Amino acid sequence: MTGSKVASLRPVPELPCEPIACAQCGVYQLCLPLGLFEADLSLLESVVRRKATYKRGQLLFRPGDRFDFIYAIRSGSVKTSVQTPDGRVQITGFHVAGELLGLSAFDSGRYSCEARALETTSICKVETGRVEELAQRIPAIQYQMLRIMSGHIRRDEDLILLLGKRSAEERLAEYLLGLSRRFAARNYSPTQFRLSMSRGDIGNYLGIAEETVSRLLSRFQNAGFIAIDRRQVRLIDLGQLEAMARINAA
Amino acid sequence: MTGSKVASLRPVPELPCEPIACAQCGVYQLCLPLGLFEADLSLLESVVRRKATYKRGQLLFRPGDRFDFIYAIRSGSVKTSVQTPDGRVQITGFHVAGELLGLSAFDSGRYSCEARALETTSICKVETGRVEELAQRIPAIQYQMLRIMSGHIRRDEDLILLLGKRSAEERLAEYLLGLSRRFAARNYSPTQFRLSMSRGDIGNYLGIAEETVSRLLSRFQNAGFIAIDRRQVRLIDLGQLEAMARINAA
DNA sequence: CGGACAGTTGAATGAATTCAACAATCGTGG
DNA sequence: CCACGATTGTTGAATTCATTCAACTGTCCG
Repeated sequence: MTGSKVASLRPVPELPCEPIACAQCGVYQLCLPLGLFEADLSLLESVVRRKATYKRGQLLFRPGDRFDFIYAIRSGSVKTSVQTPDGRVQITGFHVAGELLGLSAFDSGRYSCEARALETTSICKVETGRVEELAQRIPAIQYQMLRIMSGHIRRDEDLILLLGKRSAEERLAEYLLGLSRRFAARNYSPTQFRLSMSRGDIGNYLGIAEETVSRLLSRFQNAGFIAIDRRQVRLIDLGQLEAMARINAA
Repeated sequence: MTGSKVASLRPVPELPCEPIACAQCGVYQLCLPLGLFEADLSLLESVVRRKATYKRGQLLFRPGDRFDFIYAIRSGSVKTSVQTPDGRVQITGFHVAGELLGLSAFDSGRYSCEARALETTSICKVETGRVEELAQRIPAIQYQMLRIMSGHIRRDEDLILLLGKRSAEERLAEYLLGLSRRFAARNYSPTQFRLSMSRGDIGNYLGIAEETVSRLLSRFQNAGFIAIDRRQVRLIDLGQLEAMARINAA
């Protein structure tokens, strides 16, 4: 039961956090996958106001705050959440390098969710007032914004389906596979990674109790599908995990 | 137990469905609440390709279909849904006049959800290829698209919270209040309306069983909060409903 | 009129929660 | 560098809310 199986896993390396130019930013092509011309890049540069660093647990913004910035993650990870009037919290997403935060605030001019760093996290803050100007001058950006928001809606649909129609087992299997895919897309190992969020956060996000997450992870490990020690995970049998995420059809 | 209490309710009047110009459309200011100049309007007109009518149960589009049109509802109502590989369906929204459908398809170029008419429904189909051009020529539209998608994300957050953290009772109470607000925003009675969807659809959307919906509606009626006969609803005690939607905090 | 569908209600069942106690680990300050 | 309190994670047992199964009724439409 010790972690010897996974003790050899390297932790995810931290990216350097100095404020560098967008052109040098390792993740800007994730923010804006289109590939801009040089002139456009310097224009982009001009709207990026602050490059900030947040520590674990620190708040980026909360519901009701004025929508002054779009937040782009350069490194680290962030959770977003919404809550009921009586204080029950639902995590709506875990976000990593290249993702934009705060997009649900365009409509009302105020953030509708809360964003909090899960670990030391480097952020670019982009002035919202300037996004419109920028988009007008660089049509590619305008279109890219639509795509990014569209992708956001798509992922929300996935979560809605998961919360509405899937069993606890399916939820957790799908969650692990989803992380795997995201790591793969960023050229990290899809089978070995570190969870930056607690069991409680995972359960909250998936709409199940923290204890259920624990129980299921143990079960997955005993079944030989994964190896898990603390927050280090190794996915051993992707096929079985996929089967669990799908087939467990009541 | 007969419907005498609510028998006097007028059904929601049907809007006329002939293809008229956008300038005359009763709901275009819902699609595009900004208020365009005349010149802009005729430009808008030029991108609206087809004005179609769908009957109850008819399919507008399904996941995987090519993203050729954005759908704007002129009258009637539409449900959108996603599903698991093994066929379990989750309804992601009920949509009425003035709302746009298909926005989650920008990202991949294919619709990610299915859209189906709940009743006779009049639709404007807008060519996606032209949306970009149009947005570029009319900045107001570009900004409006961002707001609309932002609002979409916001509503998805609400549903995620509901599915993840609320009891069956809260879900249904909130659902009725949500309908009430939407009707109010369209100058229909916020306390008397017709449900265009079945109990099964309501339950599916809220992530609870059809039987539970039935039981709770009966309970609400016995408690004197609502009067319901078939699909005609009257909300009697908004305050109590709000209390149920919020306070029922386990 | 009659079949199919939509809705209601009761009883038994169950998946996940809650409550509880405990174990392991982290991190902070002496 | 170690100790200790706080946090995070694990596991068991009892409980519960909602589901499932089932039978029945009412209503709509061809």
